[in-house]
Formats: sequence, C-alpha cells, structure tokens
Amino acid sequence: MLDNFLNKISNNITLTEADKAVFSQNVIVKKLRKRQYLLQEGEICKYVAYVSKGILRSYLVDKKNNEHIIQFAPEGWFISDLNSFISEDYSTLNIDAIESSELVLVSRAAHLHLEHAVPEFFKFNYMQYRGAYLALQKRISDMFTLSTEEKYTKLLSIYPDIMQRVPQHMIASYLGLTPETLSRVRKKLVVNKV
Amino acid sequence: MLDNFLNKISNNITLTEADKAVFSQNVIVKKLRKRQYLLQEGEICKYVAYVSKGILRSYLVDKKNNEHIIQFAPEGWFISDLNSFISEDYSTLNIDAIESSELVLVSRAAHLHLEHAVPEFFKFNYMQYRGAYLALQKRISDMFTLSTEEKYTKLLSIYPDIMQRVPQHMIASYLGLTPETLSRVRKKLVVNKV
DNA sequence: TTAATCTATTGACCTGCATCAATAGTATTT
DNA sequence: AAATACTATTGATGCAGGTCAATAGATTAA
Repeated sequence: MLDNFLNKISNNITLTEADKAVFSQNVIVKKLRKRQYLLQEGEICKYVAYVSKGILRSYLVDKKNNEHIIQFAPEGWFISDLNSFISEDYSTLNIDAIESSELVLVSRAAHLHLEHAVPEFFKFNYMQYRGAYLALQKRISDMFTLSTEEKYTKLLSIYPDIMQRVPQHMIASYLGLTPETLSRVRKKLVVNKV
Repeated sequence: MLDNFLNKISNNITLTEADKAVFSQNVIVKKLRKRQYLLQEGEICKYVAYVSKGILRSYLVDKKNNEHIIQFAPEGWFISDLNSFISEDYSTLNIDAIESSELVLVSRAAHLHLEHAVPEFFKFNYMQYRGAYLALQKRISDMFTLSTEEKYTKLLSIYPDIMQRVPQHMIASYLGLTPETLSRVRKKLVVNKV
C-alpha cells in the first residue's frame, strides 16, 4: 500500500530513492473497515488520506439530517477535510469507508515537512490544488446548466467505475437528489432507450 | 493601477525592487468600459486579470440562454477562465465588466516566466489555488445545505460591499435563482423582519 | 436460519421555484 | 427631452422534485 502511494507521487514528479525514504518515514499506513469513519464532523482533520485500496466518501449532514456527498475517493485519490486540515478548525465534513479500504495518511506536520524536504512535492501539491479547483468549477457549472438527467448520465460516463461500486442512494446524494427521484430518472432513461 | 497590483502581491509575499521591475515588464494594463467583454465564450483565455478598479463577473450561458454567474471580481481579486488559460482550450465562460474597470493582465507566457523568475510568486499561486479550491468547496456545501433564504442572507453578510454594487438579477443568477424568485425572497425577509 | 439492516422501487400527494406576462421606475443614449 | 434599454416587482399558473408510506429483494449479523 505504501508502494502504491509512492508510485502515485512519482508518476507526477521525480523522486530519488532518498526522497522515497523520507516519504516512507513520514506517513502512516491504516486500514478501514466498511462504514468505519476516518473523520467525524466536529473533530479536527489530522490527515490527508491517500486511498491505496477501497473507496471512501466525504459528506456533510444538513439540519434535516440529510447527507450530501462532497467527494468519492477510490484508489489513487486523496481525501480530507482540507479546510480543517489547514486551519485546524473543527471539521464540518464526515469521511468514511464505503468499502473496506487501505490508506496512507499524511499528517499536517509531515505534509509541511515533506514540502520543505522534497521541493518537488510542493510542486505536486500546487498541481493537485489547481486541479481540484478546476474540477470543482466544472462541477458547479454542471450543477447550473445540466438537467437532472444529464447530470446523472454525465456522471456515469465520467466515472463508470465508481458508479458501479457505490450504492445508488449515494449517487443521488452526490447529485443533490433524493433516492426516489434518482430511481425515477433511471426508469425514464431505460424506457426512453428501448 | 500597476501599484495596486504590486501591493496585492507584496501583501502576500516579499518582493524586491528587482522583482517588482520584472512584474512591471511582464504585465499589461487595460481599461474596460461597463458591459465590455474581457473574454467571450469560444475564445481562448489569454490572460489572468487582476482587478485594480471596478468589478467584473464570469458567467456561463446554458441551452435556454440563461446566464449563471460563477464569480464576481471586485478590486483586489483575480478573474479568468482558468481552465482555458491553462489548457488553451476554448473557453466556456464569458467575462465582462459590471462597472467600468481597470485591469492588470498577465499572459500565460508571463505567468510561467514570473513563476520561474520570482519563486515566491509560485508560492503565491499555490496559496491562491488552494484558497480558491476551499472557497468553491464552501460554495458547494452551502448550495447543498442552506435554504434559498439562507443562501441569500449569507451572501449579503459575507460580501455586503459586492451585493450593493451589482444588480439584483445578477445576485439571483449567482445563487441559481430567477430574478422573480429572489424578489419574492427579499419581500418575505422584509415582512418577517418587521 | 432467523432477524435485522440496507437498498431500490413505486404510488399518492404537496410545495418551492420557474415561467409567462404586465407594470413601472430608473439609467443610458441620442 | 425623448427614446430606448435596464431593472425590480407582482400576479397567475404549471411542473420537477421532495415527502411520506408501503413493498420487497439483498446483505449482514446474531
């Protein structure tokens, strides 16, 4: 699982063997069972998690106790409550495992240290943040401009793998729909396709 | 207007006089009249614009010809279609001036050059992107969890200055509402306050 | 193997917001 | 000063999607 993490990093930037050693010494490997929390609302987010196996989600819970999924993170992705991680404020997000998973955790201190010790890692994070920003901008654009049906089919076409692994009501939650509505949208799609 | 820009940068990172000279030589100063486009959908976004005076907006137009505002950028803010700027793909966003404005433009080549020539500027952008990502994440959270009324009052409390300067139908557009609906929400708020 | 939980579907009903249309005040232009 | 565009409000009406409730298959736990 550590290898998986180091590969991810070195796919994007060049790491010497020494760099890899520094990484290895500054991260924590962790397993999570299905439904186990990595982070619960109100805690301080101590880690950025890299998913080497399985799939996690981050979500928030509104006043009516409805869950809204912010992000799915399958193998190869990072997940955290970045705001809490950076500011050390209480988190508003929950993060848990949809499947039992394996993670590589980077603490705040380790993250800072690594950015300093491995300057290329700073660059890596620059790209990550920029990419994450662009992705969210696209998501907002889609929220504004696409019909419910289009949002769903686009999601299916972009992340077919993820969509097959997570229960349907979580897809609904990600799209800002109730499970009932998504069920009806799907029905309509099937009928129209025949 | 160039000073305003240099101050913005040097509020966040330390610039030598030499650095400032490099910046000055690598940016373009530009004025925009009210309603004038900086960027039109389908063009390639050549610049990141810093607003030294006035206020701009970026928005997209859906199939039904409704505008959806992605961002307002008053003095001290940056605006662009970052996706188009980086990838040199055709832009999906429009950017225009809500008030007549003064800008400092940084081209892609200049941006790359500056990041290289002034390493602190690379750091500055790292922070910008990270901050922009966090801001969008909050926006999505609010879209999910707040009622229409709450979204509006929160916007008013966070950006009272901007909200006073832009027409109401643009606020509606930013919130994903029709002008009629926002008008009714406002009415209800006044009545409830009395 | 039997509960208990999780998941998806379907129906009946309700509501928040969009749509369409009319009015009127306020800026801009010429 | 008149004409044109822009902006905000209000009313009437329709619909997409939420809510509540029932059913049933599929997982998971005891």
